[in-house]
Amino acid sequence: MADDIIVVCGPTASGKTALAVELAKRFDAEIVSADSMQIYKEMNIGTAKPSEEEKCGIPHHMIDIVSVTEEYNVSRYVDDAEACIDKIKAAGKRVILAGGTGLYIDSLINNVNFFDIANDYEYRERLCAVAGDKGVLAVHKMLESVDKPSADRLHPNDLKRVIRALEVYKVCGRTMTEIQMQSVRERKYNPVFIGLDYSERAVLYSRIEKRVFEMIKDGLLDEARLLSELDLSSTARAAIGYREMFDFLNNKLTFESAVEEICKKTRNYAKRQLTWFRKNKEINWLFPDLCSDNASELVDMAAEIVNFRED
RNA sequence: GCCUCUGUAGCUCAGUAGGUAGAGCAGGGGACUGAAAAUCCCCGUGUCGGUGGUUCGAUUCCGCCCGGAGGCA
Repeated sequence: MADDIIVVCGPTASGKTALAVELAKRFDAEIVSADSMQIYKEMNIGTAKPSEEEKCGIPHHMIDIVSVTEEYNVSRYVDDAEACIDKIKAAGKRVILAGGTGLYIDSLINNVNFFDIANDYEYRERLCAVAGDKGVLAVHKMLESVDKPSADRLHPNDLKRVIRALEVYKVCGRTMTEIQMQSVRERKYNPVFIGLDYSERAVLYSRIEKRVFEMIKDGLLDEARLLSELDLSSTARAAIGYREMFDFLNNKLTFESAVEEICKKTRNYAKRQLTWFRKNKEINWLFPDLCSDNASELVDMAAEIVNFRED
């Protein structure tokens, strides 16, 4: 089926990049990244962006597409990625969607309609202020009065979502509940999901630690120093690795504890990614730590899954 | 060598006026529709350093021993 998209997902540091490149070679494909931080031009080391050597000549898309001063979001991602995919397909190549941002992958694959509900940052701030002096329950009550199902679904402490639900209602006059029901559309692509995980969590965690040390050696601090001069968007500011280096530069952390903090935050993040992906029952899980040292075994298994789906 | 403090969950530490104990962090699980590397929810039995004694009963009081920190020599 020529329409297939091969999706390579999994937690950070699981080996998605290398697997995607190997699969791209075998299937004459190009890679579309699904990573909320690699889209930023000025972030390289801390986002583990693939180097030219790692890319092995395979074209990578959706990397380096905006500046760190810009806000970016799922909706923009879906639009941009779809355009990319259509172009690659028109050129007769196959597509491998690879990345760790579950929301981006699912929204793209499930063809979620985000409608045209703009952000209202001012309103967000106002609601934030309300939460500040009247408490989060007050904001949650506001949501309850306009969209009970969403209020029931959301914990009052999950302020970001409670505010977003209110924002949606204010901007378009329809509730988040309505929007979500109408957003599900027929899929445009036919995906084969391949997920990477480790049978021993500790193995993944030691890979993370190793990679963080690697980043430090490669000059993460210098890169963070350059970024600290810029007016970072709220999304870019949240990138793990940079945040902690900023804390070091502002004397809030020692260098050692900043590095430790990066490892910890990355582990926590990897676990959340796994929680997200695990609920997707379409994923075919592969465990690199159960494969032989021969690196091609993993690729062979992944390729087999793809071929099986095509018969 | 003497004096003082200290030894409780993987780590940092509370606590029990004697009835076998609880927070934060780590760790585990979950949620997630325009901030998603974000945000949020749930999960705490551990010879209370060891050993004797007092006691109906000791992690809690007392003795000794072992480990750690500081002070005096």
